[in-house]
Formats: sequence, structure tokens, C-alpha cells
Amino acid sequence: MTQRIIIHADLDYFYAQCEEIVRPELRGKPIVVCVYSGRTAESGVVSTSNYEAREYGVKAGIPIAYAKKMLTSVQATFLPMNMTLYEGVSSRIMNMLRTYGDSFERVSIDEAYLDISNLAERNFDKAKGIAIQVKQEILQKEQVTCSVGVAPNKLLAKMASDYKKPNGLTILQQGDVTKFFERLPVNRIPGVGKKVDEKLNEIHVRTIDELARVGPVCLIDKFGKNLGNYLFQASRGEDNDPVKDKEQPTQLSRIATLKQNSRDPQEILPLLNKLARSVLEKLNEEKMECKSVSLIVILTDLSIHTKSVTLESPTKEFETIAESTNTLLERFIESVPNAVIRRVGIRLSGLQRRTGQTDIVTFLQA
DNA sequence: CCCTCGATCAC
DNA sequence: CCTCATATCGAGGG
Repeated sequence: MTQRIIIHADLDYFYAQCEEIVRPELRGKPIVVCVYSGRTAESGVVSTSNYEAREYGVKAGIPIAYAKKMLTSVQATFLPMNMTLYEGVSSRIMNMLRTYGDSFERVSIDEAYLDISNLAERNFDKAKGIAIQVKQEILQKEQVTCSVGVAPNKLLAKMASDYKKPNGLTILQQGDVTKFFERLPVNRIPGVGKKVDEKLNEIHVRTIDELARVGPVCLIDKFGKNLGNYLFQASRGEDNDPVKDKEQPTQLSRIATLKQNSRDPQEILPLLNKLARSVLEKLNEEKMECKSVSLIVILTDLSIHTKSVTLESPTKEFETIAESTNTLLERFIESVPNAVIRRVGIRLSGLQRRTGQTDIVTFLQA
């Protein structure tokens, strides 16, 4: 295949930026979008913050209480998540982006890849023009800024969009890779998080150019076939993963925090049923059914446990889901005598499109 | 090959 | 003080 040209677009500080759009008077001041757990009035974590808040160290994942302390000296706004708002803005932008590429891949609410190889006629100057146009259209139609990377594959496009933000545009061609990777920390490679980073540090690899000097056998030995090969290729800026339309999800989950810790199934059931209704609503919207049901349990020590069952036949029924998770919960509590539960969740997997077809029992009865 | 489960990532 | 959702992998058991 000839050389591809891929765009990665990343909507800047997305939830907080959406809030700036609907509350323009807040622009220029710190905004913190929060996930409130409902435990106490203030408990929860920061989902996203705008750059004014980040200057004070307020970023995604930190407890809301920490964020409040960091922002005591300034006038800051703390807002609960408004997913309906963000979904609306996102879907309008994604539908716009979809019209550009030969293929399109939405990777999250605020990120997408476009393959513009043909549109740009395999020419990076044209590709840059398209990227500028994309940024402009998103800004004009939705007042949203984004950071864009243009590169010969998804890996480099993502690393490029990450390089300059907010409101960045970075073109990265294969010939620039050596220079770009020089002294760049390995954790800038997508897929290299805390654990992989630590393991690489063990073999004294801190930067991507250092990683490129490690042999494939060594990497496969340390990280397994899949991740080992990925790291080897990534260190050279190579990636053949195609931009693929992901039409349907393969799993759906819902998780929530208990008002108070408990190991009494009766206290937990109402929340579990609520989660079942919620995740089933989504399953219905997607016109799908599921083959497996998992219970997710997070204990007071924050350890995560999952228990699952595979059903005899795919289901979309509340009774089936609720009964499964209830049984799994009782069984889990029984099997771990000291477990005190903080949060519970439900995951539906083995998802498949609902066929219009009637099930076999109904068919035989007809 | 399928199932279950924990781990990891990144959001 | 500690959210929520998705995908993927590898190990272990069958």
C-alpha cells in the first residue's frame, strides 16, 4: 500500500470547553467539571478542567476536595457533568468530521481519526490545508477548539495531536520521526502507562530513542508477544492499524458508589437494579442483546473484583440481567467473608445485534 | 476454542 | 480522598 495520511483530532479540555460555550461569562476563569459520587456533598473527582484551572494543578482524576483547596485564592466554578450537553456537541462535530475522510473512527467522545489519504492526494501540503479547514469548521460551527495531528499512521497522528495543545496543529512525517522521538519520554507512546513505564525503567529505558535500541526479542520476552511487538514498532514510528469505523460497542457498563459501605445484599440490591435498568436502556437504544453479564465490585480498599456468567441464549430482558447480578452478588459476598463493598457495577458483554428474528422457542411453537 | 478473571490503559 | 466507561490482553482452566 502507498503511504497513508491520517488525521487525529482531539477536542480541547472538552467538557469544560462545552461549559464555556453555554456560560460565556465564565471564560478566562477556572472551571472544574466534576463527577460527584453522591457520598457526601463534596465527594468525587475532577473529570476535566479548563487551562485556567490547570495552572493551579487542577486536572482530571484528582479529588474534588483537593481541587477546592488548590483554588481557594481565586474565583473558580465547580460544575457537575452534563453529559447530554457534551454528547450533543460531540455528535454534531463527529458527523461533520465523518464527511471529510475516506474512513472515520470515533475513539471517544472527544477524539477521532480520519484517513484522508485520497482526499489529500497523498500530499502532506494538501493534508495540512485539510487539517486547517477541519479546525476552522469546528470552531465556526461549534465554537470548539481542537488539537490536530497529521501523520502517516494513527500512532504518529495521535502523538502529533498530543504534542501541541490546546488549539494545536502538528504535521509529522516519517522523515521527522527520529528527531521527534529524541529524548521524548516513553510514556508519550499510547499504551505506555504507569506499569509499562516502570517495567521499561527497570531496563533503563526512559526515552523513545532508547527504546528503539532494544531488540524485539528482549521486548517480547518482557512484555509478551503482542505488547512487545507493538513497542518495537512504535519506537520506530510504525503502525499499520487501519482507521476503522466502529459501528457498535462490544460491551456496556454502569457503575456507581453506595451511599454507605455495606456487605448486606439487601442494602445493595436497589442500586444494582437501578444500574441494570440504566444499562438495559442503553442496550435497547443500541438495538442489541448480550450473552454475558458481569458484576463489578469495588471494596473499601479500592480493590476491583469481577464475576460473570454466560447465558444460555442472548438476552435483552431486565429480569434475566437483574437475576444474574443478584446471584453473583450474593455468591461473591458469601465467598469473601471480609469484603466490605464501596461501589458496584454491571457490565454486559458478548453484545450482538438484535436480529428481527423470533427466538427458537417461539419459532417451534408457531 | 470458549469461558472467567484480573490487569492495564486512558478517559 | 479515591468516578466512570470501553477495549484489550494474558493466564489459567476446561
